[in-house]
Amino acid sequence: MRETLIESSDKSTTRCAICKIRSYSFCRCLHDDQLKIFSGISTEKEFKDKETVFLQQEDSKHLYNITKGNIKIYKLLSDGRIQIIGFLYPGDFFGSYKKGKYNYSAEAIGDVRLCVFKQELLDNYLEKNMNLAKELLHMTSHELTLAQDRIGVLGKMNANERVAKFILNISEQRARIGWQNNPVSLPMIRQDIADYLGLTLETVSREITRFKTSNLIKVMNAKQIFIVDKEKLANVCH
Amino acid sequence: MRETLIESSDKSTTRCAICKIRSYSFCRCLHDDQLKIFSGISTEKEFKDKETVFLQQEDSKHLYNITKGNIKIYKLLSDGRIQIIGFLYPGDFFGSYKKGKYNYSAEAIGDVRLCVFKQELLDNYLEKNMNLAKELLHMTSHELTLAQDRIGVLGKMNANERVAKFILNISEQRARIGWQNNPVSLPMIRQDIADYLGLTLETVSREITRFKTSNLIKVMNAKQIFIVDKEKLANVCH
DNA sequence: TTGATTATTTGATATGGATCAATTTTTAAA
DNA sequence: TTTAAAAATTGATCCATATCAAATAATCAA
Repeated sequence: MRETLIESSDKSTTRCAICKIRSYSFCRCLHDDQLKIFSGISTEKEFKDKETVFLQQEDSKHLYNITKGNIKIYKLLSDGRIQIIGFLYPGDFFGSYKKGKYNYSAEAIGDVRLCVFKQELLDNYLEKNMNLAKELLHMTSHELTLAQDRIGVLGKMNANERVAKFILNISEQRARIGWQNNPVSLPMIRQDIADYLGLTLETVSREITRFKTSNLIKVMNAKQIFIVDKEKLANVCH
Repeated sequence: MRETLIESSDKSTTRCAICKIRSYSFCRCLHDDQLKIFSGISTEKEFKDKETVFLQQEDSKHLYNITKGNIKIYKLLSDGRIQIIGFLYPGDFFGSYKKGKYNYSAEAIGDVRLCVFKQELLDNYLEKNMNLAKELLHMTSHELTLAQDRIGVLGKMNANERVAKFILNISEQRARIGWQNNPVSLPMIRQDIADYLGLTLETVSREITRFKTSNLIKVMNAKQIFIVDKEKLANVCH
C-alpha cells in the first residue's frame, strides 16, 4: 500500500471549493460556507494501479469518495474465487460509516485519487447537518437499487444478456458524468468483467465476438468498444 | 388488492407504544414521547396471502414496515422470468422514500400486517428528527451489505452452496428475531426459493434431497427443515 | 370425506457455459 | 528495438444445471 498523502499547496483555497466532481457526489448538498469545514474533516490520497485501498477483513474506519479514476470492490471466497461487487467511478463513495469490518475489499484500477473521511468525524458532522444525512441516505438508497438490479442480472440473465447489459450500463454511466459514452472505454481487463458478471473470461470474450460478428458493436481495441446499434443491443437484454 | 385498514380501537393508546417488533425496526430510535406523533404519520394495513402490496411500475409514494408476516419483493423481466430480490420479515422495511417508481414489486406471503408511511410525511418528519434519519441510513446501509452478499452468492456459488447458504441464512434470521430457528420453517414454496437463488425448483428439490441423504438436514415436511449438522452445512458454503 | 388442484420429488435428456488447451495480440521491461 | 510477460481470442470437450416428463404428496374446496 504505497499510498501518498497530498498536501494542499494553498491552505486558504479549500479542496472542496475547486473539486470538479462535487456536483456528482454526496457533498453536493453543502453550501459554499460549509465547504471549508468539510474540507477540514477529509484528506486526499492517491493510489496507483492495482493498489489496495482496504481489505474486507480490516476494521472499517473510513469512508471514501472517488475524485479521480476507478475503484473495483470485490469479495473473496475462502477457496480463492472472486466476485466483483462493483466498478466505481468519480463521485461514487465506498467503505463504511459503520464500525465493524468492511463488507468487501477495494482496489485501484489505474491512477486513483480519493477523498478520505474518518468515520467518527463524518458521523459527528452528520449530526450537525441534516442535508448531508439525507443526501447520504438517498445515495445509499440508490446504491441499494443498483445492487438489486445486479441481483436480477446475476440470478436470471444468460451470458449474452449480461454482457450486453454491462456494455450499456457503462455507456450510460459515462453519459451521466458527462464523459464520452461511445465508444465506451473499459478500464478493466476481461477477467474483471467476468468476475463482475459471474462468468469466465472466455465466455465474456466469446460474447463480445458475437456482438461484433452480428454488427451490434465494433471492437476498436480490447478496451474501446463502439456501440453500432444501441437499440438492438438493448433488445438483447430486456 | 383487498387491503384492510385497521382502526385503532382506543385512540389514546398509540399503536407504536404497544408494537411488538419495534425493537427490530427503524422506529426503535424514537423516545416514548415521540411515538405518539409517529403513530400519527403512519397507518396499519393487512394483506392476505398472495396479495400485491405494490407493483414495480407504480409511482412510489409509500414506505412500508412489516409488523407481522412475510413479504417477498421481486423483479419481473419482460419475458416473464422472475427474480426474487428478497424475503422480508417483521421489522424489515421496504418500498421507497424517493419519488419515482418502485424498484421491485411486493407481495404478501401468508397473512401480513404492515405499517404504512406516506413518503412526504416521513420525509418531513425526518427533517425534525436526526436520530431517525441516521437510523434509516444505517438500516439502508445494512440492506446494501446484504444485497452485496447476495451478489456474491449469485455470481460465484453453485447450486449446492446456494441452497446450504439459504437454509443457514433463514435460520440465522429467525434466531435474530428470537424465533425458533431449528427446525426452520420455510414459509415460501420451492419455486420461490428457486427464483430467489437463481435456480430451478427441480434443482432446489434435488439439493435438499442430497442434504437429507447425507444427513446434514432432516426434512420434517416440505416447509419444516431440521438442521442436523450445522457445521457441515456451513462448510458446504464457505 | 372426496375429487381436484397445487406443490414436490424423482428420472431422463439436452445444453449453455465452464474447463482445458493452444494461439495470437498487446503491453511492459530490458 | 527486442524479448518477456500479460491479456485476449479461439477451439475442443465436459459437466452442472436446465428442461422435459411423469409420479407422488399435500392442500383446498365442495
